[in-house]
Amino acid sequence: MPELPEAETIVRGLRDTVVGEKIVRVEVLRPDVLRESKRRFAPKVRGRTISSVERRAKNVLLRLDDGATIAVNLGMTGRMLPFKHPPRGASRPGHPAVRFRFASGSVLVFDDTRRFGTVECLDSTEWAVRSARFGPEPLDPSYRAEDLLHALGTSRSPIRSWLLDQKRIAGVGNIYAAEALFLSGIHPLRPANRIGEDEAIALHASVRSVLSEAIEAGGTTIRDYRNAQGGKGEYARQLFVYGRNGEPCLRCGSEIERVVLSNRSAFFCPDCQPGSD
DNA sequence: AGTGTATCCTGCAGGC
DNA sequence: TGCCTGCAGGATACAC
Repeated sequence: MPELPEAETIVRGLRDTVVGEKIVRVEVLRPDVLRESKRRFAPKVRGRTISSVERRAKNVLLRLDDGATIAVNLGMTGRMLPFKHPPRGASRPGHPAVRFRFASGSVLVFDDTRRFGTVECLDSTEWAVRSARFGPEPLDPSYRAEDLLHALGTSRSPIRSWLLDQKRIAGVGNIYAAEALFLSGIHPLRPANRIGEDEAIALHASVRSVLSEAIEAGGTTIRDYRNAQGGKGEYARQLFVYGRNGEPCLRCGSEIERVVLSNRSAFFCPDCQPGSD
């Protein structure tokens, strides 16, 4: 669900409200979102002040004043919802999993309907190890087309699967993989190592433009995604292929196709993205 | 090395 | 109305 643009939008929305807040109490309503026991998690977090909010891949990071990091993976339906006052009535989150209560009286709720998300508190060493498992950030100015080209050459995996692999490139999920491949005219089944230099340059550009335009639009809301203010993202209106199975291609009019690849839908235009081999 | 499959969960849309 | 199936922005473990 939330991919890089959604995580980035949440991070930007949280900064104003949550930086400088001191955590005085943690309520774990759904212990299964933690990767350790409540007993171990809570003391690491209680009494700490949030010094900054960042993003790595699809993760929201709350950096603490002792150097630790609360890493939130949003899974498919995770939300980060800050409230000035504890919410009541209809504005109350439907599936709160973890509540952080601050000294100011405000609250940050990690809400997750399906509970595929995770919340962890890692010290600086643990975080460094974790972060090293992710591939390069595609929007980092130092990430070049030649880096992508070289990395592609080491894998025979279908390019759609390659793009979803977080250790190869960070933050790309099913929506933006589909859109980037459409924009660069590459079939989702094409083996990564058979993508040529020109195509790699096009893919590099389309991955970056799709992600940055989606950030500008505040992310993509299909159903569940909400930003830190509870609002929807508007990028769904700009999707060319994702979820448009059976509808006409906006560029050539051919029917958008859906194939299942690694158990996940891949959407593409058979004419704009010809030949898998 | 890479793929298919199953798993963790809940909710919604569509068919009957 | 209800019941059933299939599907969903993710990530991981397993057998082949």
